[in-house]
Amino acid sequence: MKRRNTHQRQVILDILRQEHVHPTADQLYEEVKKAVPAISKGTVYRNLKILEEMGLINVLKLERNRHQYEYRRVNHSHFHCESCGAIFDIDVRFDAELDSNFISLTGFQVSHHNLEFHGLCQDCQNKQKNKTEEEPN
Amino acid sequence: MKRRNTHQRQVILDILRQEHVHPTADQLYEEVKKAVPAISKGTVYRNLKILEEMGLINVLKLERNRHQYEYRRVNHSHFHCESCGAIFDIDVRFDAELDSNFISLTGFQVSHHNLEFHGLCQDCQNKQKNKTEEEPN
DNA sequence: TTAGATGCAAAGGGTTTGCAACGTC
DNA sequence: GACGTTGCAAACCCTTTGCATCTAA
Repeated sequence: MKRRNTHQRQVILDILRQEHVHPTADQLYEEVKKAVPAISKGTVYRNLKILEEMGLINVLKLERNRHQYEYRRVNHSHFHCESCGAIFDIDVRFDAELDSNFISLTGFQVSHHNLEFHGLCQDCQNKQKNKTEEEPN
Repeated sequence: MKRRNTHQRQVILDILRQEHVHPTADQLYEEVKKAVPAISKGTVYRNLKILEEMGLINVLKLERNRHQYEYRRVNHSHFHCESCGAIFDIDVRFDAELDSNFISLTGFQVSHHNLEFHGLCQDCQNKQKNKTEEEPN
């Protein structure tokens, strides 16, 4: 199927192309409306699926029951804060040999891998610390 | 909150404790019914959430719009077939230093990481190969 | 001209939840 | 007896889809 270049799809991709942005479909919808007020949610969802098929964006499945989207960049992974849900982009180099190691160990044919780190971001660490100091046992 | 030890929760955990099992909530529900015919889906979902909080199981978010569950084991990652959706458990040793490398590089406080490889499993590779041979251009 | 894309609204489907009854400790 | 848990069914909410209309090429 020959894809056409629509204004709506272009706007969606432009928004995702900003660095360190990982909106949900709904947040994206609200953002796109500023440029294309008449856009419908269905169009957002359809285009997200198309852009994913085209390999231009990634789908992140970090939170329960909803997806987040990002522009596809090479060599980066994510840190996900378990408390506030924030996502940090991490430019990794330390996982460069994972795929080849995996292939030589298992014989599987690998197209790509997904690597996420989970923990507490600095803000949430501070909040926890303050809370503990305020309410000592 | 002090958790009680119910038959339903025990059966759910027992099923998940089998090796290489990654059922969806619905598949699990069907399976649990064999031992507890009157169980409801709500109970399955509630217990899955509780078992996750207790750190006894992991939630896999590989397929669109549904979760899969597994008993938590240390030091293993997954291979996910992009064609048939099968999940293979991989006992990894090659990612042992990921967390410490990540911490020393970024300063984040890491509790754990999630590593998935994606590609084609052997069966699906063969199917593709046969198809190509049957229908040459 | 024509097939892909859009807007709208309804439908789908996995997951959550309110409530009365029940079971564990 | 207290309170966590269950079954049931309805509600939720994110996502998909059918259809008439529009539009990029």
